[in-house]
Amino acid sequence: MTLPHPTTDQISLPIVLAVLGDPTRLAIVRYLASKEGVAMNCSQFLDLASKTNLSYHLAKLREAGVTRAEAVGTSRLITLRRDDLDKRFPGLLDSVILAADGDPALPAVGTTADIEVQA
Amino acid sequence: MTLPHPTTDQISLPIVLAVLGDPTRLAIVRYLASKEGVAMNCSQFLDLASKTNLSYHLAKLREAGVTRAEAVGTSRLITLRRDDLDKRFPGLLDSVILAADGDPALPAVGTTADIEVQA
DNA sequence: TCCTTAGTTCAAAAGTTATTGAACAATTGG
DNA sequence: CCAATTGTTCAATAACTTTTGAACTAAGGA
Repeated sequence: MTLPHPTTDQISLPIVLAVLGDPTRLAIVRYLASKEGVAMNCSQFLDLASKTNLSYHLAKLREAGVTRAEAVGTSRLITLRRDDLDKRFPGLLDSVILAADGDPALPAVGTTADIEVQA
Repeated sequence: MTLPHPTTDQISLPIVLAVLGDPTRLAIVRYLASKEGVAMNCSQFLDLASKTNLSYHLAKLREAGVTRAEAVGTSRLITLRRDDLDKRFPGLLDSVILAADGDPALPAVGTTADIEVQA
């Protein structure tokens, strides 16, 4: 298994926007952004969707260039590709996250009790 | 016919992102942004899609709160809801447009010869 | 009034994306 | 080695979105 990622200049704006337009994936990205530096694994998001469905959404995020996933043992360490996104689309990620935090229709992140942060 | 628009605070981030994630609609928005202040009508976008399909995409943009459409005679005057979007999601529209302008995979706007600007 | 222009609506078809469960692979710990 | 854990793949289905053409409405001009 290769876990393919696009290079920075292969990241496409319409694809990134469409990928972030899904509430489940937006929630994942917000959570990653709120824990930047801390590598997450897939099971951290099991409150958002089933295991298979998460695998699907995380693959979409990875293939769009929004996240990076590296295999470590039987886990995947998932991180936001913030540097690449900022380089390619300056200000976009920040404004999306700011907008999400300010949208009362979206759930707050970082305060969700049922997501356990790894020690 | 009522041409319904969401109020500013009804504008939803995931919906806006999903709506902008379609290349045809992104092209419309970029064009509107490049001609800000100039009201466009639907036929200005006929190079992007068929008349019916345009009607569909323009309705999506309007329903998402990205554009405003007012009926004037038999035309619709279409404008970007920049103030509302900036109020609701600061920096988002600018970074999307900047990103689009910098994405070599997307066509340039404002130079398209087959879109005629009304006198 | 009749014709044209501008755009919408509707129903159907085509295409795409999301969700599911069962089966699978790979690593780790006992 | 065996079992548990972590996540993927596959095929099916469900749900949605996009595109189309034909029929329509509404305004404006001749």
